[in-house]
Amino acid sequence: MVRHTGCSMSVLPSVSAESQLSAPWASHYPTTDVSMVTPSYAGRLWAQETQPQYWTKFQVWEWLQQTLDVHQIDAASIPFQNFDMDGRQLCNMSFQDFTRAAGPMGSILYQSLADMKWSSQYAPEIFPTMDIKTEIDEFPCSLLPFKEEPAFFPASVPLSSPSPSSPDPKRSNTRPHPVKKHNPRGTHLWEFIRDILLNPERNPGLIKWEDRSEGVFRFLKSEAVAQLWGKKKNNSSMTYEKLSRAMRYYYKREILERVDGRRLVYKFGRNAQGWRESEK
DNA sequence: CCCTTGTTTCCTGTTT
DNA sequence: TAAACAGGAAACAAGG
Repeated sequence: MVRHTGCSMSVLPSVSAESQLSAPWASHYPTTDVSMVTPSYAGRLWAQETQPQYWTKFQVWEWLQQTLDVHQIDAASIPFQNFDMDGRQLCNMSFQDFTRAAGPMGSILYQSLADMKWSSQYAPEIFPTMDIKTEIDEFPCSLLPFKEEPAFFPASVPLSSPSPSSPDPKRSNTRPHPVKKHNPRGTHLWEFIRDILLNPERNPGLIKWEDRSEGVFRFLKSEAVAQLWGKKKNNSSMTYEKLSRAMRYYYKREILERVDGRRLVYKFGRNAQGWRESEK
């Protein structure tokens, strides 16, 4: 199987991603001072805000909203009361429990939660040291990486709800094609990228929106993203070089649109879904 | 076992 | 010069 290119070993091309693994996210947090001094403290705090098992009922509710939004599922098609629980209870649910609680949407929710568990487990591993390196990259026009994106975890506002007032008393089973396609091994690359963009709280300056409404975004730490992607695919030799090849294949499928002249910049295409703020 | 999809690897050449 | 970008080819992994 493995190719034995007699050439130069298959040792990692000494990816210098380490230099990208800083944590600029500390820079845009309003609560500066003390909390930033002790990495362990901050790390623990961060972990509690992101690890599903520590979520409060409210956070579980927000996760539900977010997941439905991303997958464009009618919020009315799922009985929220079945998820009136905290993160610990949520994490104890089996795949079958999800199916019982949310019907056909159960598998999507189950997968989503699995992703949350996964990222909350590995992200801190990849960004362990919180060296306060306030580097906002060179970006003339725009300012901070994340302005007032809808805060997911710390939240206080029920972010982009499909329709806050959505009356619709009757359950609308009018779901276009919810659990259709077979999604091998969880998420696809473009979905992985999209989800990083959609969760600013877990996006330590890896990728940034250039034009939110147009779906244009830019990699700030290309190698770090590649490492994270590799982690998800259990491939420690992933590099931006290879990840970008996969990204280029998306042009033909119109999942991405070409943005030439601007390095590390991509744009979601007509076949990419779930990235718009109010695309519902 | 075969076929398809979605990458993953590798490589050569061009551009920034 | 060091990264990115471009694609063609071929290998792979997982599902059907």
